[in-house]
Amino acid sequence: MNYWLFKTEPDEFGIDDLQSRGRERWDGIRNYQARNLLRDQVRCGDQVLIYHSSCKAVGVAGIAGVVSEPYADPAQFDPDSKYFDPKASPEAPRWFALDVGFVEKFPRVLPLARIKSQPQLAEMVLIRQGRLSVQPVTAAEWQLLTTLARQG
DNA sequence: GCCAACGTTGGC
DNA sequence: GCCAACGTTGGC
Repeated sequence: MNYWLFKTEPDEFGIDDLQSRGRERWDGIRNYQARNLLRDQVRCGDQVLIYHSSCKAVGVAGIAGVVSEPYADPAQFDPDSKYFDPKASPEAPRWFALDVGFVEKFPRVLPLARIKSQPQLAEMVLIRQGRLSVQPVTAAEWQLLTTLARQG
């Protein structure tokens, strides 16, 4: 079982939306590095930190669980979708999605600034590399981060 | 809105 | 393959 961090803009879809819906497709990943992780390494049963970006309270908002294996993102085949990719075909999909289920909403969003200020978290991919919407989290990072977040 | 840090595109 | 131009992400 592996740990991940997925970024999302809560104005589009955030932890509250996931909580009310229970389960949702995580799609629209259009970055090759993120795609490769999603397709090759993320598996059903893995756990995911939900990170809110480009919003008022930037930080980790809660936890989701991966509840499907990765599959071809249907949006790439839909000409009406903003995620349509004319170079993709069902025989040769380029982009992948998976389903996530709600697990937990933290009492407060754990702010990015707080994460940066923790020496044990300063090596997170989140801090070291920007612009990656699917990224690995170590067990030690997961343990500390969730502990801090649950303290509010 | 600004801007830094990337990623992508396309001419050559 | 190089690299300039352009586009996107995302914190602040």
